[in-house]
Amino acid sequence: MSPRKSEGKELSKEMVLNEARKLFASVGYSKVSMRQLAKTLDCSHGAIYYHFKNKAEIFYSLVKTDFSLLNNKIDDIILTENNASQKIEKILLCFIEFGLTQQNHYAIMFLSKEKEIQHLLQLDSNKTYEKLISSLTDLTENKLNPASIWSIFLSLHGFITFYINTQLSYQDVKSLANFHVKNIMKSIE
Amino acid sequence: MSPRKSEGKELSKEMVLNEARKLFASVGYSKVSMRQLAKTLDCSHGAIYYHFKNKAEIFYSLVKTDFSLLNNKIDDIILTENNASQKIEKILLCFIEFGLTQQNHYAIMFLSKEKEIQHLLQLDSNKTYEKLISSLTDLTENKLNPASIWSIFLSLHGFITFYINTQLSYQDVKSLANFHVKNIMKSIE
DNA sequence: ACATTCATTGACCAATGGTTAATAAAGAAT
DNA sequence: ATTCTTTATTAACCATTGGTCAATGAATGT
Repeated sequence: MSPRKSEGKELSKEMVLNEARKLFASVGYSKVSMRQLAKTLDCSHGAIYYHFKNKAEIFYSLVKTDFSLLNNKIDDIILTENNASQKIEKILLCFIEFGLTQQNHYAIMFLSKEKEIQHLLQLDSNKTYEKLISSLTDLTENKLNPASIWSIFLSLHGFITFYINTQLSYQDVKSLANFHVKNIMKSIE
Repeated sequence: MSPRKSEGKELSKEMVLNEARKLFASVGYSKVSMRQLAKTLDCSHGAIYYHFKNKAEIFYSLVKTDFSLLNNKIDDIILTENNASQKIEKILLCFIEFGLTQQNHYAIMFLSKEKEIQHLLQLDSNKTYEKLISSLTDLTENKLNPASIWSIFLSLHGFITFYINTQLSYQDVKSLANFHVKNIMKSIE
């Protein structure tokens, strides 16, 4: 038995995260076993627990990054678009695109019944919702009350959660998403 | 070893279903182990497999019943309400109420990634969606195209799926549901 | 060179869904 | 009532899972 590996071959957090992202996305978080992940990393599954407290913490690290990306995308749209109505439309579509591109992450972020994960993610998902609130509030010049924005969020959420269960990509349902967003915007008048 | 029980104490499908319904609702389908279920039934967990092929089939039997109940409720609303607009509102609320009252079932019905369950449920969930389509189509006198109805369904779905993950009952969020439905109906004009 | 710290293995644990040979109760036939 | 057949059940088994931890040699520090 020769446990510790030579310096160049040591497991790192980044290595775990990179492989985990691939597996979670292709197989699904709950379906990926720690042993499976360890196999792709060519280490024992116990080694992963040196770097991460548990499976949920691996996931949390990935999702935290993804939330940041989404927030940045929304900021970009606000900075680059001119027309307020267009901005709103693009933000809503951006949210749907995020949900369907990171399907597995979205599912766990907003739908998971794992108490551990929910606890870890509470702050991050609140931030995203707050980003949506503030941008919609600004773009509609305070004409939308919080309940209306919430209703809009839930409608987006419905689109994403439904298509998350299909094998369809964002491109597959893009026109449906466009229509859904247009429908939602009917209530902003 | 004395395997078979006396006639009055034999396990039956109904006994399994009754206990399963309670446990699935209180603990959650995926968190209920077959051994846990067997314990409440005072039998071995292997005995359950004499009556049901697997865990999914127990669930399917329960859900099939619940779908029927929902469909009947929608029929009742159509028969008893007078005003078309009121009917639509009540149907949409009825759908939300169903989703939040049978939270665990709804989650599995529409959100489960278990291929086995999805396969079993495909026909039943299509029936429910078709019930929604036909009733909305009739009540709006063909003014709504299928894509709009789909959009409405997804918005309802979003409300339900979001609150399914909270410990809130339908009564807790009833006013929010009312608002959401009113918001959705803005797009039906 | 020696001591300490670190990263890892592999065996362990408790738990899970599902399977199946053995078994006695239930049911049918005589 | 007795015998034979069918049925419903147990308990042991299997492979798998997430997580734990003593033992171990590489890495690091003195």
